[in-house]
Amino acid sequence: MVYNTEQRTLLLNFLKEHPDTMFCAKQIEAAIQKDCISRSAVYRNLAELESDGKIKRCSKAGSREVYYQYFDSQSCKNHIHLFCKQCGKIFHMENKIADSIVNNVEQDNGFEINKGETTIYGVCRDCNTRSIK
Amino acid sequence: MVYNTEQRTLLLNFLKEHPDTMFCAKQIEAAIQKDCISRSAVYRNLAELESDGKIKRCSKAGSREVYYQYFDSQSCKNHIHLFCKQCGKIFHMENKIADSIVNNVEQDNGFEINKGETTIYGVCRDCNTRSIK
DNA sequence: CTAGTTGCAAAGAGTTTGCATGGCG
DNA sequence: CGCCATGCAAACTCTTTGCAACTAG
Repeated sequence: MVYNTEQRTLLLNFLKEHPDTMFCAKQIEAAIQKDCISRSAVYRNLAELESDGKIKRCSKAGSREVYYQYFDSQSCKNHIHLFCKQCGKIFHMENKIADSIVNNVEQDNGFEINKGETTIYGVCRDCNTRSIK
Repeated sequence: MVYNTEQRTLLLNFLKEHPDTMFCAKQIEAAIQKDCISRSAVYRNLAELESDGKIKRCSKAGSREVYYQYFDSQSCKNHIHLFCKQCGKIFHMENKIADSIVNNVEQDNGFEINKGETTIYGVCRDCNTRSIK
């Protein structure tokens, strides 16, 4: 049995509303307003939602924190994500391209990629043009 | 001026000898033998080597630790790495395949991938067959 | 009512830092 | 000999856990 507490709802809704960004526990706590949720409730709910497969847990290079992202397993399982190291946004790779990458890698190395859980790191178009200005 | 202390040499050599695996600070400390290096020297040297571009710093999903890997920028810059989530080994993707991935993603999304720093996560052939047994 | 959740505070785990000592060049 | 690096211990940051109070169903 799982109760729908105010805190859990707030947390999940916040992540759902920003499906293309990763947040660490601190950012989530701040976004929900500090007086509405305690840090331990943040962590406990994140752990619970993760084991339910509703959110994904990742790490960002060079950071000590763990990041979380809403993960719609239905719509995410068929593509690869592109993660922008500068702005933290997540982009979705076109399906045809993702398929060809998966096929190539599996044939070449026997390496099995789970598309829904694969992320390629780089710099997005916006951050690129911004830095050129 | 940088001194070549015994500790720094041991650390770098250890990573050089295992170019295809990631290690956390604890593993490195243990591998070098605890009485030859202190934990703080491990961290300080890792930070120094990283800023020199001699090693790479990464994170492993679901782990609080930070991982380090020897990074030969000369030989690594032209390919994408495949990281096995189960055994922690790193595989090198064939250049032709890496090129086509980079080209596809850049044309589709304007997303810029730095090949030397890109890692795709999955499960390698060995771990796959092992789990089937 | 009662089992699941919360908030708080304390404990853990990994990493960083200050300082006196030691060693490379 | 002078500066850099080391070892130790303490400080920090992020996360987890124990416990009593609270609340959804």
